[in-house]
Amino acid sequence: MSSAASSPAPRRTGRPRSPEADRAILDATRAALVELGWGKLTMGDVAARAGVAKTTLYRRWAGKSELVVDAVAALFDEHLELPDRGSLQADIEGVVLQFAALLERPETKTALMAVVAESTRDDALRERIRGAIVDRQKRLVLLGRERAQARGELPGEEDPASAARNADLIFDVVAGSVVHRTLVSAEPVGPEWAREFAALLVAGLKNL
Amino acid sequence: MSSAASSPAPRRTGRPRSPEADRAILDATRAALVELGWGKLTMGDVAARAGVAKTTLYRRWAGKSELVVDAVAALFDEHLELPDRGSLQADIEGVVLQFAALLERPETKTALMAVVAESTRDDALRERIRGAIVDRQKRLVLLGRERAQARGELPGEEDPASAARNADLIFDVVAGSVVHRTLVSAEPVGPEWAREFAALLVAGLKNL
Amino acid sequence: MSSAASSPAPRRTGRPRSPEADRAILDATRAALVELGWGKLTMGDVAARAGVAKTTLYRRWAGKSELVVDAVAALFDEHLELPDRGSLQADIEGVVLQFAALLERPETKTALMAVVAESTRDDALRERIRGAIVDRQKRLVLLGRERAQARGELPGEEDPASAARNADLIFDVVAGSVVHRTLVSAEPVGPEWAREFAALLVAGLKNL
Amino acid sequence: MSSAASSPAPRRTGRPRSPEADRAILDATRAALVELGWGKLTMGDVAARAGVAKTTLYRRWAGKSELVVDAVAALFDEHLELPDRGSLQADIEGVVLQFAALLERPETKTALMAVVAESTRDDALRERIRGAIVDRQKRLVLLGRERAQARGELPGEEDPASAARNADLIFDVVAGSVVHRTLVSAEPVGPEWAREFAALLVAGLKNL
DNA sequence: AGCTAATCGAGACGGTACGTCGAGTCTTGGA
DNA sequence: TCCAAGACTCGACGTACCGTCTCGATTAGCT
Repeated sequence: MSSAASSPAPRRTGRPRSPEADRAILDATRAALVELGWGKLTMGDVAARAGVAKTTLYRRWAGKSELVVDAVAALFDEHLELPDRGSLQADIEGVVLQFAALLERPETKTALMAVVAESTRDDALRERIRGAIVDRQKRLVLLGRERAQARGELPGEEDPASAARNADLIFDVVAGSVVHRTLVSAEPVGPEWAREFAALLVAGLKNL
Repeated sequence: MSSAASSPAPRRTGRPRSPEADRAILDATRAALVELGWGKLTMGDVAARAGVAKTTLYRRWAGKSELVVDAVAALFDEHLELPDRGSLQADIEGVVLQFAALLERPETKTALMAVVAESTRDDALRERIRGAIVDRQKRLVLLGRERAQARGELPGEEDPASAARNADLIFDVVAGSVVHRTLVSAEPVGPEWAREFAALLVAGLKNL
Repeated sequence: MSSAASSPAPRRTGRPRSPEADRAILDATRAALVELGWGKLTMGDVAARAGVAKTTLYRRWAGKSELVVDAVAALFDEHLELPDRGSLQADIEGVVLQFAALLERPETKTALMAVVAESTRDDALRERIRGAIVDRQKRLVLLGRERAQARGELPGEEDPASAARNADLIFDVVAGSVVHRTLVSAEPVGPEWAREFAALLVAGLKNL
Repeated sequence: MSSAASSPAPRRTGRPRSPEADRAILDATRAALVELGWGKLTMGDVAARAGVAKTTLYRRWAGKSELVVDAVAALFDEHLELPDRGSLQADIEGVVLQFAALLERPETKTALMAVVAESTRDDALRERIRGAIVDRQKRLVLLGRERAQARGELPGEEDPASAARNADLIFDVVAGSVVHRTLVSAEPVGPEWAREFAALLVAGLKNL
């Protein structure tokens, strides 16, 4: 989430960067996303909201996309978790609804697809998205599978490589389906849809 | 796909619009997408490539997004079909690979997510995407299901409403998973992934 | 005074440049010079005052210096003339006072030295200054000498080359002395100073 | 010429200012003027050249103009003198050529007019220029007149007030004419021009 | 065959945001 | 207290696109 990763040789001279500015900028970015959306969000506006000069933004982030990835990544960390609901089906339904709720938020709605679109032409941005959002949320799949295996709903994996491939597949199916439903089909993800989707997925997983 | 929608009162006087211009513009748009991607594509550049004045673009399309949707929609129509491969699993694998190949093209890669992102704040654009791309490709799901039912792989649907809901669900799952794998996870969709995904989906559909 | 010299092949296509914009910009430049002075005058501010986009300025002038030269040159044309006062001494006194009054105006005071300073590193700018201001005002020297010769105050010139050199010398002496008195010594040029200066110069010219 | 003016209460506590820094900064300023000219000279660049922090500059000078005035004033002191050449005409020619040579140096060429331009809106700067440059060089006029009077070329002055006025006038004429010839007309001041100018001035002074 | 009216290329127009640069100030740690 | 380093706020820069407009010059189809 922090903009600059921990440098091995932390600089010792000069005025240190203000951590308050970091916070103010990310907060301002989220606020601007809510009010204006990705398209009308400008670096100048974010700087003004944060009470910070534009140069201070550019000292930390290379551009709008990088900034927004960091600002949005925090929301994913905060709002996605996997509470134990007693069954694989229920766990999936739960996380699907959480994810859908997150995607309905004005901060994430446009921004997520926009940065993904950008990332198709920008390797550094793609890595940033992967590190800040995608890989961090794969934990949900791993945890859910563990629980299902502990409950005896799913068999234990023998081959670790195929287990990893399988987790990636499930992640793409869950995240992709919810995103497509929400943003492309532009239909709401309600409890009913979540139930039907989870039923389909669980049936697939158990009978693979 | 037609640029100018059917006008209720087709004008009868004055110089008619050049159909060559239409073609040149859409071709130029695709070429610009390949070279520059969505982000760096500009209306002025497209006009220059097409050997056309900017006015001519704006007389036909309201903006960049609308133009790109039309330019890209044509590719979907051309490159997606459902050849009968003998089994539901094989049919799904086939269409998944076709769709993945389409998404790997530089024209579509950036553009698709970008216009979807735009559409979250622009209802008219969302409808255009739905009409020009999404709804047109749902035929693939309907056709695939029919075939599977004809083969006896899937039971016939009794309730037409739930049948429609089910088709939408499958469409979101297939399209969403492939898009997510390709653009977000940024991993290739090869025959292996297609097989595993199709296996999961077929297992789910048969045991629902 | 016009920004672009008369092109031999005047373009015939595209929207023609607005002559109103030209006028509005030059007026706004002079107004901004009065209020803000050279140092605080900005292109953006001039554009705003003129009710014009910044690009419209840059389409006509390469930068602040070029713009100000044109804006100021008009003042020289308007406010410098050589009324016949009956004697060489009186004519010189008159033009010195006119020139001093011009240099006391807030539009010219800072701007003139500033663009001259710039021009020492910018050949194009130097030529612009020469063409728009310096060479145009040399007419005053030529006219004054003619009158003095007609009156019999000065002998006729035999060698045209030395006559030209002499006119240049006189121009540098008159203009340079007034500028130095006004801007470097920062003392006022009143009737008294004008009389003493003119007396010195006339004595020199008559006894050369 | 001293950078920090004589402070009434010289501080006695804390680390004393480095005199090496003073020299390094002024040298760096002149070097930057040569390479970049006034317009592109920046405080940060001067600091970097001098191997000094920007803070150190601002502790000694209020800004770019003040710094440059001090850096340039030293050159005037070094390069202007009045060697006795035996006649008023020859003395004037000599000082004119010295002054012209000084104005041709890249350090002074741009800088002098630029700070004069600034000074028209900044009284403190005008006083600094007067004290550091203008008034110091008036000695040349006074000395030259004394010598001419001693030689019997010019009559002694009776009224001290009019003598002072007369010296100021001569100073403005000499300095102004050379500056105008060099920077505005942008023509070289060679021996020929110097001779013609001096002849004009001497004729004027003797026949006033 | 001439009228009429919408089209065409060209390019200037008012805007808005961009990302950079320089000015001058402030905040570190260290001498 | 000074110093080097470098982050800070502020404001202007000159550029790039947007989508609109104004030109003169083509084209049709309708009289």
